[in-house]
Formats: sequence, structure tokens, C-alpha cells
Amino acid sequence: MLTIKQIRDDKAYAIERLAVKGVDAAPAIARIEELDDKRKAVQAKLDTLLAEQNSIAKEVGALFAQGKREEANAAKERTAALKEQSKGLEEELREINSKLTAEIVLLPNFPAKIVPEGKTAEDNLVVKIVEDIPKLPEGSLPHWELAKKYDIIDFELGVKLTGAGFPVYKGKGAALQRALITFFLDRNIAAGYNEVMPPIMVNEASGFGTGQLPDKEGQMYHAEVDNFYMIPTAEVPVTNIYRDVILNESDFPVKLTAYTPCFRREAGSYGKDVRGLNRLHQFDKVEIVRIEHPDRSYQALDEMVAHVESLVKDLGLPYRILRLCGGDMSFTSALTYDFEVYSEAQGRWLEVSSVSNFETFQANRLKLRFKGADKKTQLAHTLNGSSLALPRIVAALLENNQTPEGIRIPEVLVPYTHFDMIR
RNA sequence: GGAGAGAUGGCAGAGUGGUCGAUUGCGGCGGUCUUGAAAACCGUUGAGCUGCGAGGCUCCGGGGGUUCGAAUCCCUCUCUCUCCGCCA
Repeated sequence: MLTIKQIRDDKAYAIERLAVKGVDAAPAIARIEELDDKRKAVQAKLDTLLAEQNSIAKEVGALFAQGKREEANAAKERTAALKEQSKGLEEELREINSKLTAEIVLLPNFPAKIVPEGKTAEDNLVVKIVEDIPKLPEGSLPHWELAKKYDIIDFELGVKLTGAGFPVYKGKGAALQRALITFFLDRNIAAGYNEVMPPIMVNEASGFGTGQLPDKEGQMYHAEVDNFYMIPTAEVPVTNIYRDVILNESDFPVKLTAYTPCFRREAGSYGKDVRGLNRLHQFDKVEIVRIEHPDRSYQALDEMVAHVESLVKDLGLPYRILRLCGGDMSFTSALTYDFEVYSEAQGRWLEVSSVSNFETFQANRLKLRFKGADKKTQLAHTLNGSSLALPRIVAALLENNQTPEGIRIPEVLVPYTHFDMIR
């Protein structure tokens, strides 16, 4: 969430930025300002009352100590009215605060200056495109057909065990999953990211910390007996490691990577886009997370994009990098780059990674701060990105690498798979 | 699942109704000493809100209550640990 300071310090700027995300924030900001002023006024009044009560309490204590019983009892009576007043003010304050928070959480993050204007995916800016699109053999197949042909991914069996969107990887299909996970992790570690293996169920506080709760409640699987949530991305447990933490400036940069399965209910998304591996309820992903000094977060974002690019490139997939427009980026992001790989057999681009800088938006909710050189605590910047999400990478690999002899495994993966063809 | 204990500042750990936002130790930071470092010694060291400032207010797991006054008493929730049982 935004801070009140961000909203109030430069209202014109706030309104202008939020407009890029398609939000007319002026009325909300006016309400926030009014509530905040009211909050301060009520708080000040309450503080005065409490100060008075505190001093009477001290007085009473002193009088009793001196054995002046009657004077003490007289002083006691003075507090009755004060208490009633302060109770009323406390109630009022609580109400104002909850209204204020309710208004603020509805405002998305400010998009960065270089975010393109636009409403839909059509308006995203292609910042790089490498169309090394393979010529596929006659009668080439989409990955769901290839999966069946080589018996490496069994969607129907997953339906039997769990339901749609929970595939069973078999034989070389399973080995390919493991190979990709290890390959991505190894490359991330080589780039200075520290591997963590977090829980894949989190509590409510963690869900709130990264903003999945309350707004995306319905998108997560929920174990109600224990009130745990299945993670939709490793971002949730990994970023929450730093919830309520105050770092030293010397702790930067914090660079973490994690492999986890991810679980998404994907409620309400059906149709042709969900065939095969294109959209699953459970999938594997390797994530990178960074916590940075505000002065260096954009440099960090560029590094992350370059790193993810090197992975996609080494897998030999045709890809493009998009800078998301205001309308297509997430609520929490300030700047997002999406990676898409091209599937020749499906004739479409598939999103495989999303790399974002959240600036202080997540940190504010997480209370993730650092002590700067000036000894002041201030909010850190958080960033994350997929490196990478497996299913669509696998889809593109299977489809683009199909040959009459079988499916060719990219050279960089062979040391991990120990085979170079799926036949 | 059964029984018990506990939750206090970065950590350890005192504090059972009144100058306690909190003794002390460790750690951190600054300094003295030293060619430098260590040791020793001295000082300093939680967070948030508010105010130009002096200052004021809040926070001892969360919420509620008793009281003039609560870290301390009561209720309630959550979590952690120990033992037993079960178990990968």
C-alpha cells in the first residue's frame, strides 16, 4: 500500500501517476486528506486527555504515599469525566483509522515514469524481440498432443487423482521438470542469489504481507482447518522472510532464489487459453527476490531482466520482452517487464516470466525497513521475478524442438537430463 | 490426540500494582588507549504517531476487562516449547 506521505506530499503528482493506471484518484485523495487531518486532530485531543489522566494517576500515587488519603480520593474523582471523554475519542479514532486504511488500500502503486500509457495488453511496449522461430516439420503438434505421443505428461491421470490442471509428469517428462528446476537454480545461485526452500503453505499474516489477502483471497487454495493458504508463488513466503524486519544498509543487496510448486485456483478462467500446460492449478516455478536500497532498485531490476533473458536465450527459445503499460500491470507494481516465448505450433506468445519493482509498496505493508546512513529508518524496495515458470517453457520447448526423430533437448539442459532426445 | 510450561527491546534474561519504555549481560555504534588490532575503560544504543520546538501520546504476543494507576491482576484468542502417544 501507498504511504500517506506519498499521497499527500505531492498530490498533483499522485493523481497524474495513478491516472496512468487508469485510476481517477482525485476524489479518494481528497477524502484521505480530510480523514488524515481529522485523525491528527482527534489524536491530539486524545493525547492531551491521556496526559492529564497520567499526571493525575501519578499525583494519586504520591498522595497515597504521603498518607493523604482524602486528597487522593478527591483526585480520583476528577478522572471519571476524563475517562469517559477519552473513551469516546478512542472510538472515534478507531473509526477514522479504519476508514483511512480502507481508502488507502484501494489505491494501486504509482507506475514508474517510463511506464507506457495504455489500457490493455495491446499497449505493452515491446522492448526486445528475438524471433529465432524454428521451421517445424510437416504435421507438427501442439504440446498436449506431443505429451500424449511420447507419454511424458498425463493430463487425464491428473484429473483422476485430483482434477483438471494437475498434470502427472512421467518418465522423461518428469526428468525434464527436475532438470529445468536445477538448471534455473544453479544459474541463479551463480548470479549471487541465495537459495531458500520455504514452506508452500503460509499463514494469514504472510498472505497480507505480500498483498494476496484480502483482495485475491479467492485465488488461493485455503486449508480452513488450520487457516493456511497454499502459496500462489514463492514470492509470498520468500518476501515474508523480511516482514517486520529492519535491515542495516550494509545488508543490501538481499538476493534470494527459491524453487516451489505454485497453486492457483484460477477461478473464472476457462477457454482455449487453458489447454495443456498453458494454465494449471499446480505448477513449478523458480523465483528470484531482491530487497534493495531505494537508490539502486532500478539498477537491480535491469540486472534481473538481463539475468532472466540469459536463461531464456540459453534454452534457445524465441522470446520477447515487454514493458507493461499502465493498464496491464499489476496493482502493486511500479514497473514490470514480461518475458514471452513464442510457440510456433500454437502460433502464439506465452508469458513465462514477470519481473517487477514494487518500490516501497510491498515494504510498507510488510514493515520492511532499513536504517540508513543518517540513522533514520525508511522503507526498502522489493523486487521479484520468475526465473522461470516451468509449464509454458516446457510447452514451448516441446513444440519448438519437435523433429521427426523426437524432441530435442537444449544443449544446456543435457547435463541435467542425461538424455538429449525424447523419443 | 493427552498433560504441563511459557510469550518482555537485535539476542539472552530480570521484573507480580505506582518515576518501568522497562535492571543486567551480550551484541551494535562512538570514543579513550594503541603503529594497527585485541583487551580494558567511558559514553551511547527499540519502534510508531504528533508538534516549529520544548514536549506529549502509544507499544512488554493479539483483543477485552478490573483500577486513580497494569509488563505485573482477571477473561479470551493466537502462537511457541517440554513430556507422553501416533508417525514420514
